[in-house]
Amino acid sequence: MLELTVLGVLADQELHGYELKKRLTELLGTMSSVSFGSLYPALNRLERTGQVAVVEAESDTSPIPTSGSLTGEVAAYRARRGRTARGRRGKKVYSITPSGRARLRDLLLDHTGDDRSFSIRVAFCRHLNPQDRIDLFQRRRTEVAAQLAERSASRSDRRIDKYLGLLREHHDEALERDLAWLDRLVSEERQTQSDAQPEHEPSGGSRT
Amino acid sequence: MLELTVLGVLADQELHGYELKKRLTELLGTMSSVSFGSLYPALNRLERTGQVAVVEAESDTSPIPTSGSLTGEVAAYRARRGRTARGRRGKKVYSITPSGRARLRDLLLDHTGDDRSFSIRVAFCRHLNPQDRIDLFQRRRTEVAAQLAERSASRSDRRIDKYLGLLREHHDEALERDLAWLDRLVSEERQTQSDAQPEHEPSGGSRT
DNA sequence: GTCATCATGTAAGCCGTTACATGATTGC
DNA sequence: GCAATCATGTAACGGCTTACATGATGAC
Repeated sequence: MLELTVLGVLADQELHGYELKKRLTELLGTMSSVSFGSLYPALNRLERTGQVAVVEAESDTSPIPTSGSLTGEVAAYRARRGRTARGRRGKKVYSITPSGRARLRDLLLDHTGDDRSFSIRVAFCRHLNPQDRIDLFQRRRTEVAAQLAERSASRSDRRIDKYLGLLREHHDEALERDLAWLDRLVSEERQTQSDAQPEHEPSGGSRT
Repeated sequence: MLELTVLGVLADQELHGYELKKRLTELLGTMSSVSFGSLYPALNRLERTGQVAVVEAESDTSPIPTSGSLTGEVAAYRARRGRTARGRRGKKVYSITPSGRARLRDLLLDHTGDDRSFSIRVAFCRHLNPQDRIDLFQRRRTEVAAQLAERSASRSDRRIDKYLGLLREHHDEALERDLAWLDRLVSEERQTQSDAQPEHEPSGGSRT
């Protein structure tokens, strides 16, 4: 989870730990929350395993333009490596590596965890291609639908307390709205996809 | 959290660990989930600290009638203590003690933790008196309202990604509905209260 | 008698937290 | 120079999980 959020943020911009935490709070607010005590060890772990790399702070904090070119980025973070400043405990600015991006994709697609982790996945799902995104949404949809089914199955087998009843009712409503929301996400995604390539025919045929 | 759910379930009926887990799943489903690996140690901990006591299985599994009388219960679980069956590793049926009920109240009122823990509190809030219940709901209301305020404050300070935007929108709607639900809970609770004692006057006055 | 289920427990590990320690930078 | 804040890290601990070990009970 931590790993996912860190990679998700670093996929957009290079940051050092302290900034990263601020950005994270600003982005996800109550949904996430990380403490330094877990963030810094996580960054070191990610560095050891080659998913992020320490780069030199470029004095200007221009956010890296999110250009699609991966190969360009490889060159970029390699180029900046040559020791410039920050001996003795300066800021450590981290940049995601190609291997980190691959890992991010895996984490976004890996479908374990609760509703919180799904929210975080959605927050960073722009780093997925459209089809993977649809898969993410639809697998969640299946899960939520299953939960709803299970609940209506176990309903009224034992008459329950008033407050528990109200709670379930409220919770069921929330699940149903989640379902509708997921459907909307999927259909919008499909719309976008068919807008991009409106051809129904395979790519052969006439070339007018 | 575990402690709360265990005490909450045992406040209604005496159960042994295995049954307790089943009941918990049936009651809270996806909201809770406990594993034996944490449940049994928790029960032992609660027993050591006097919040639950091991009683003898009464052969019939009649659910303890939730009579209001605490003193009656004290006598009841004391009476059953004399060793009856279950030497060598039989079932250990647990009963909540008065001290456990006090602890349950504290845990229900203690207001740390996330939305999940609030749900669990609601699930067991029948063990609170009406005023404590209103306090529980209202403190949560304040929290949720604060979250909403904070979010609308940080809105549009930086133009955000489409999916993050949709996520926030959905999440905000959920928070607003939580708010409305909490308001409903509070007002219904107040209604119940005023139905019970419809007198606006202090208890002196005429005795018709 | 053996298999499934009921029933209790321990050990190792994961993933996060809080509390603490330390050092660098900036404003006054 | 000194406080506030920025910035990185370690240590101890908490609460839960999974995997494992063990034993009792009942069905066939």
